[in-house]
Amino acid sequence: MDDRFFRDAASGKGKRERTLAALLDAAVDVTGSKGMEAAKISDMTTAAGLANGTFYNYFQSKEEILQKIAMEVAIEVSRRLDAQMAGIDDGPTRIVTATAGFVDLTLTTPDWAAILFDAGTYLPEPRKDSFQYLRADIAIGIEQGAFKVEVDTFTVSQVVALISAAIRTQLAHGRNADLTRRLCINILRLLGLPVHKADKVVRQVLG
Amino acid sequence: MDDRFFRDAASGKGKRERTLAALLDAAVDVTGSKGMEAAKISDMTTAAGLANGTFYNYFQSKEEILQKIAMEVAIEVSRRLDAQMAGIDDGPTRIVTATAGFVDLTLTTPDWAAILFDAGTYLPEPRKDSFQYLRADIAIGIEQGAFKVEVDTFTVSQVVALISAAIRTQLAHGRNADLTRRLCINILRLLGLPVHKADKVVRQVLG
DNA sequence: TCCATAATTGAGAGTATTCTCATTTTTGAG
DNA sequence: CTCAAAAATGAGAATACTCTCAATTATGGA
Repeated sequence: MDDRFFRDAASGKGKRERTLAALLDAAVDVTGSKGMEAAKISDMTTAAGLANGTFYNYFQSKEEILQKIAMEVAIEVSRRLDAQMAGIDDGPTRIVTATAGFVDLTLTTPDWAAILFDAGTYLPEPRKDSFQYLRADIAIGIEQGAFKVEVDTFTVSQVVALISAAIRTQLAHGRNADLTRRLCINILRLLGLPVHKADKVVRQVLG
Repeated sequence: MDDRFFRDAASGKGKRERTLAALLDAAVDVTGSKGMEAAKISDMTTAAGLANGTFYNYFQSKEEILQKIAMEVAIEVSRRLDAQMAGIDDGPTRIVTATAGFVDLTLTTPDWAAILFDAGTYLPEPRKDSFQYLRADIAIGIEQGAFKVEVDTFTVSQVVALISAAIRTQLAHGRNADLTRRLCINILRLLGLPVHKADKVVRQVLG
């Protein structure tokens, strides 16, 4: 899935757009399998079926293309999660829905996972945290009296750390719905929900 | 602190031991500031004040020296934590003591932090997780009826993720005792302690 | 002090990748 | 179909490390 994310969006457009899209898809691909650090420019052009020099018609450096794909992937993920969450009002339910949706999405498109995790290194400061949507959901839960935490960057980073670790485990050892369920329980507990309520919400949302 | 960890241990020994120690200290230094991936062999020899070729009298490759320092650092950290924890019986108290001690240690020797986090990549399978001591403490808490989690690799990895994230934040933005305190509370909540009990334990242990 | 052995040195060959640019190929508007 | 502009090409110069080895220097026991 989404090996052709950018090319699909650019089909029918001019040649320049299509070559750019091919490069971006290739960058996602290479990055997903070798990591952002180890990905070489020549890997990307080879994967895109282009000559090496063509890269430099589109980007100045590896950093530039990585920043571009990190941005685009983060935007697309936000878009899809937003769609899933429309109409859900309960804070804990939103958190579990978002978390399970996010885990599912990254395991469906594992190349995106590596990009999102390393995104902090490549995105400019204002866009650094693709997970800031969490902050709003935590605030909702606080207002409803369900959560007992401070709503700040530290809390968000702690929740993100749990999600990242759970995804890494599943990327390494295969999908495992039980681990996703336990991840959601861990997050709700961390946010201050009593053990039995956390279990209940997760049961309601994930069945 | 501990810029000379290996050299101190080797002082008085023969020349071979001392040069080896200088290389190891240099590797820790370079690795701490540039990361394990980016550290070059030539950086290490330069930092040690040695010629490039000398490296190859002691190690075959970068991986070999990284594995060595990862192992040594992990062992030393375990040694120090064990000393701190002797005589503490209560599960939650052990977790808070170990966590706060570990955070403190890594912030005192920040070069070690990077090594411990990347250790999984360089340590051989049986030694991979320097955090397995946590598993035993979690098991103790379960037996005492305080915790409500499964005692397995996933739970350990979730707790480690919280600790790692908190350390990263403090490495980036400076030491912050309040964040360490909140980290401990988060861990206890995740393990199933009620909010008020988590607060109480942390207050008792960290003052 | 002497000297065999151990340790260190650094120039350079090997390897891998980035980046440039003169040339060739492709495109699509007229 | 034509052709000027746009895009792509890939050889090779530049850069950045790793790794080797013959030559040099240091060590420490007799």
